Amino acid sequence: MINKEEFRRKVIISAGKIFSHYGFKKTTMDEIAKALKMGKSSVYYYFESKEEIFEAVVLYEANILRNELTTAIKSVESPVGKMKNYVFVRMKSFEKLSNYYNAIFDKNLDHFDFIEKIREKYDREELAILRLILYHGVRQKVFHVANTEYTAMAIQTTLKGLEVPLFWKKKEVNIENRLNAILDVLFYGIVVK
Amino acid sequence: MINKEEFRRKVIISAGKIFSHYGFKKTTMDEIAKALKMGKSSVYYYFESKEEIFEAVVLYEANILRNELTTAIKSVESPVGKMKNYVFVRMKSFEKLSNYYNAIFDKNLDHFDFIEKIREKYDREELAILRLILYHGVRQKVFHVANTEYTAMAIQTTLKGLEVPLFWKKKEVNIENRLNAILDVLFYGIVVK
DNA sequence: GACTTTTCGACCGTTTTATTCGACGATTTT
DNA sequence: AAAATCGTCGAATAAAACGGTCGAAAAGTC
Repeated sequence: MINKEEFRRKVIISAGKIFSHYGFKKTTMDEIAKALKMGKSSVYYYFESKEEIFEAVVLYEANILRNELTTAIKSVESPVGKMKNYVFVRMKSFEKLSNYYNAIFDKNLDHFDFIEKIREKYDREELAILRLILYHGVRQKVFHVANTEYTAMAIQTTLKGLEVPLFWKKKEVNIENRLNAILDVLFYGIVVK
Repeated sequence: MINKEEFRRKVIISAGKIFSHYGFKKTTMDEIAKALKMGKSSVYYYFESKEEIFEAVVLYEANILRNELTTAIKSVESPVGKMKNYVFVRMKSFEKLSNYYNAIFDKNLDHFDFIEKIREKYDREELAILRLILYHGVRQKVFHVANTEYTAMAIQTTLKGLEVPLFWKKKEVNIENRLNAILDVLFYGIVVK
């Protein structure tokens, strides 16, 4: 391979698919290698360990999510639309990520504190985005909130609380309908009457 | 548990979900047991082995498929509709089953020849159904085929050939569209002009 | 053809896994 | 109420799978 960095990318993308389906523990190095049509030892030429690959995958996916999120809120003008898009993309992406969680929350918490680091960083970013959306909403007199900071935190807490029941519960009712229902509730408490 | 047979059913349904997601090999007895809120050894009170559970699951799912198939062709009158429904349900169910295959085609072929038995039986049933649909179509002058038997075999061969590329390849294009396209091709060669 | 980069198969120590076993309380039979 | 049976479980075991290593073979470069 001419470019090592490029090949690492290939590994990340390929391994990411497997991780997202089977989780960290159930994904074997052999599978990752086979998916790349390689011997297992060759993969170790590019990555130190399985965990390093996993870390790279999560980082990679996190960046994709960030991009999706920002384009999602840019794609509409109205604050309600922004909020709706944001929540949708955010929660939708958790559908894909739920299997990572599956893997992480097993017993290996000790090894995956780097995930908490990412999480913290993204929590802060999320809060900023939510505040911004709220702020614009208030400016345009579409939202009515006393304190954007606290409200943003409240929404974030709600969103986090939703992650688990939304994807670890039965998937009989489809997610979009449920999210829409939740968003309706949210807006009826926020939009000016 | 009052009824042993009833509990076996519970195991089959519960384990079936796990198998269909992770495949045979990646599914552990511990997981099956945990999903039933039991100790792993208790499961062995109802089943001899992991393979026996797997066998029971496949048998169970095969029967469900059979039912879905027959109701699907009964639900419409026109031969074209029957054929369309049949192909759809059949191929759709392979989406679910693809993970079983994933497991089976690993290396354990020696142990899973019972699947071939089921397969053969279903192949014969399928052929009969296809012939019947074709026969009705010819009767109503909607289809034009020289020999229903050979045509049924041809269609079956096509369907089988489609299984692999349809579900083991990239899932970017959704399956329904691709199936529809294939069906169009099929009908333009069959329907009377 | 020497020297570097990349791939790989064989191997190792550890962990996981399917399965067994015996013990246990609960329930039923005698 | 003693004995047998049922259903559950934790611990034990033996085999397999797994992550990771290493030295040597290929492939690539000059």
